[in-house]
Amino acid sequence: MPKESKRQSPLRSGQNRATAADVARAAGVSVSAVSRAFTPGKSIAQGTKARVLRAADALGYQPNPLARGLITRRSGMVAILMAEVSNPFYPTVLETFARALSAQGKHVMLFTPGEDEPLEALLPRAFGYGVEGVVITSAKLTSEMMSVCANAPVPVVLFNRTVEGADVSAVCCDNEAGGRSIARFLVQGGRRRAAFVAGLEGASTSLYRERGFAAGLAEAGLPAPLRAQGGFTFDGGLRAATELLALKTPPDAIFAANDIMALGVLDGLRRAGGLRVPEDVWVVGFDDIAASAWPSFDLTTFRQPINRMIAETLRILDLAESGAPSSPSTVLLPGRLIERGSTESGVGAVRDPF
Amino acid sequence: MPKESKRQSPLRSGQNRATAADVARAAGVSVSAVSRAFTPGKSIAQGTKARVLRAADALGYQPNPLARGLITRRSGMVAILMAEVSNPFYPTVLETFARALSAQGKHVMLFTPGEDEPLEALLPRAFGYGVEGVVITSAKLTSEMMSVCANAPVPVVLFNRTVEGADVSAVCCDNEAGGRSIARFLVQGGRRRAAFVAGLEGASTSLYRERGFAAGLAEAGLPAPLRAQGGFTFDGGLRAATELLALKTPPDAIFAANDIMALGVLDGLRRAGGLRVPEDVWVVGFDDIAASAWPSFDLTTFRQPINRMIAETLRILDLAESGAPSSPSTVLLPGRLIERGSTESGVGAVRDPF
DNA sequence: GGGGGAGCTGCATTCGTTTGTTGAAATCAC
DNA sequence: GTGATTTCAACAAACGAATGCAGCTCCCCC
Repeated sequence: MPKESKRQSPLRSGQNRATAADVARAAGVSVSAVSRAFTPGKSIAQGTKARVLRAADALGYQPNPLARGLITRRSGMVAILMAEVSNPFYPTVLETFARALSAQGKHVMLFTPGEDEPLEALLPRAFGYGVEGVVITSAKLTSEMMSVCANAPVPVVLFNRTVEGADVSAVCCDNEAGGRSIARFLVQGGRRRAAFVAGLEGASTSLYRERGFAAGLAEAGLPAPLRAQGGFTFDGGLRAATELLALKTPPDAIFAANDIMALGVLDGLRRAGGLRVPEDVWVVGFDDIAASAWPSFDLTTFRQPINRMIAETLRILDLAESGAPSSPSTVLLPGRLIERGSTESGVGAVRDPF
Repeated sequence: MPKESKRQSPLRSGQNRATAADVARAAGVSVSAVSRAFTPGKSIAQGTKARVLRAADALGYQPNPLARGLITRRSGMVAILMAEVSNPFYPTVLETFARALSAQGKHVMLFTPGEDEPLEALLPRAFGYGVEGVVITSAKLTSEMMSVCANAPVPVVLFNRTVEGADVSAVCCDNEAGGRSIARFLVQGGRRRAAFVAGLEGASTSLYRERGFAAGLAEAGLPAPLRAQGGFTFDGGLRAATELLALKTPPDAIFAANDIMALGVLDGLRRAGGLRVPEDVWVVGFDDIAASAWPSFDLTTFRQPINRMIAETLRILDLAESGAPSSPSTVLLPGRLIERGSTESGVGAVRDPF
């Protein structure tokens, strides 16, 4: 059999990448030795390994992740499901994830669900690619979705989302504590009539932030907050502000369930005139996106510990993939109030309400 | 040979996905028939195809992209290289890309280069994954990088970037025309002393926008613009505004090479007081990001035709992958000036300078 | 000196597809 | 009815790597 010639012909002009067989030939070993040299923890002699690595380096060889993934079922990719790029919080999250994974030699496969595409169809596709984990963030979570997650072949983590009673891990800022902390802060600042601008109905973040907020107000003997819908968007915040201003007694403090809405609220108030921030009305957001620190807005907000949240997410992914299936866990991380100009604790006011 | 039992054992409890062999057995055909049923344009009888598809549907079979990619060298993924998520223009681009590709049944693999990671090492990794194309956007482009691109096994497109003399396709807004158009607009508005806030040195976008801007001013007999560095960031814009204000005769118009810097400029002017926008000084940006339309900023800007740019990029990717290697092409698309409150054409002024 | 490991290595099989080739059945012209 | 042509399905060999198994060498210890 002209095996040799047959191998040569398709290998045109170094266009094709070097394969393990090429390295093996160059190093005078078998392909399995090459494989072992590239798999940590495999039994291989020092010398052989060095020889293989040297040859690989010379040929510019990199193990083919597709071939490797086909047999190990792990292609070195992590799937991230993310919609709502309009909220600047998420691009930041995405970037941080990408960098962190890159540092581990892994890669990000991004899934952005279309308008009303069935989200649960996305996951099986991701599994087909041998992703080693899935991070779901900023997406509508149906119950079918949750059942797909629950018996996924790889770890799945909900980021900044929780679902009651679902059998899925989640990493979240402690939204309820955050809401409560904001309520206390407003109360200590002498605010008596608070409003809450909600995000999308059904979003756990909005729900828990509101719950904590209402609870905090109640503890101080204040009534439940006024309420407006903001749909998690800037325009929604704008409209919410208009609505709240139109009340016969407008609020003296507005807490929006995320920063982008809070910025909209600020702009709405500014545009309408009448009430000044912070003299007449305080505004507080949640997330601490970059724009909140811009002089025009100078928004007081509750900062989510993005880095810790991501670190925690990665920990869960690693943990679950390296050992026992490890029952799903929910991690709540504390955030922190960042005071800026959209609220004004008078001189002597407590800066940290705790 | 106990082939049957051997196949059964690893197939525990439906955990594993159905394979082509399973479908073949169910449909009473060979695996190759299954393969052909799933590959458009392959010779297969109507009836067989229908039978296979029915069986596949019943078993929930999807071809394994890894196995397929291993042999076809196309895994159904497109790589996107993107840094600088801090500029909101790019997340929007990313999302639009992801959706468009998803509609074609393709997927996005995201590469975010770390701080000073060698960018050119990223591409070979992407090739290893059998990506069908590469889109590079918002990244520092070295010449080694360009040579890697030039003899890439798949089409590479620079998005919103150009490199002189490089052998790589590029899709861009016509930055020079944009800059010129802005210059004319300012001139027609009676502005006599313009300033330019540059992005990063070496970025083609900043360069061409400035070139067109200077040319437009020159055509009207005006001197070259004042100049400040903004580094493509909000804070950079803020500082640039401060710098320009400190001049003994400050400009009466400022064009920033992108919106995020322009917003910084607006905030810088506002914070410093003294000059009012647009009465004393006009501000113009480039991109038309969402925040530019916010009431607080109301920024006049040059809108990039994102959708067309992306459509064009996809066209190049498709074209190149389906036929001849098709020599690299550079596509320049026209943008459009969006007038808002940060400039004010007086009554009777021409709204469209062309 | 021989038995028993321990440490490495190569062979062959496997992962789930695609695809060139072969051959059988079906269609057609005459 | 025969031979030539087409259509289509099965076979088997890739694709590039991981891995259980068997065999080899070398070393230690009794």
